[in-house]
Amino acid sequence: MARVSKISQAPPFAVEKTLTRLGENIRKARLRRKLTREAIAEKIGISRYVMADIEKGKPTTAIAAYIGALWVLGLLDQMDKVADPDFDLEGKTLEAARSPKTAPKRKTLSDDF
Amino acid sequence: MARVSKISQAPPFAVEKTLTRLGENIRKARLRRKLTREAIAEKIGISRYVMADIEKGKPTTAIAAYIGALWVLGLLDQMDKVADPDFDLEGKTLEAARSPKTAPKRKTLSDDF
DNA sequence: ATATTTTGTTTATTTAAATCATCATATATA
DNA sequence: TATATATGATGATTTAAATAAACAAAATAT
Repeated sequence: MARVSKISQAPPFAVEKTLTRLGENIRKARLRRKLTREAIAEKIGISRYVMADIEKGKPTTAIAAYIGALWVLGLLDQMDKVADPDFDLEGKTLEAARSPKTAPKRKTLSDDF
Repeated sequence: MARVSKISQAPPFAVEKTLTRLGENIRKARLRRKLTREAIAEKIGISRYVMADIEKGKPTTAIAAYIGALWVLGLLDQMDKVADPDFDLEGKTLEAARSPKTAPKRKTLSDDF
């Protein structure tokens, strides 16, 4: 990517862990299916070298390559829940606090009628 | 990436959908938290332009940028289940067929004792 | 309404991601 | 066993991803 970003160059532990595990998971899924890297790479139009990078969890590799590998392996559906707004409790709470669904309680009873 | 790969240049619909939704989800989570792109970008060491790319679901953007954004938003844990070997039914089935846990049934009863 | 902040768009520059070739080293398969 | 296939590692080349500056347009705040 040119001028490699901090997050790629020195990812925090949690990010690095997520990437390496994702790579390991993809590798395991591939081996279980008895597929070669080249076979998967060819299907999504990348080289076997990038496929190797993916299995290492390389931070700078294009996200489409990762997603494509998952797609070929039939493991894409599990991506749908990532950052799903419906399950973002924190976000929902903050939103609700700003735009309450029910009218805020009045200090005193309305006396204009 | 140089020589942009096919999967990035012309992703299949399922891949494109996954990316755009991921971007939308990240955007929604950011807005709910009342954070600016610049605020998130600065925390993970990318520019606001890349943060904009992420919210568009740009295929060629480094995966670490996406994962980093999820990390800042506190939405990283949902990545852990992606391609989790324990939930890869297809893979488990194939593996089991090759290396059966229980000994395969003998054609005839063992008569050597 | 006015000021401020955030986001969108464009252009130019930098530099590393992706490819390819090659050889070494496993890891199957006959 | 030998043979074929798959993976690992290195270096050179290509080219587009990421940045930055500048200005416009929206959105938000005062």
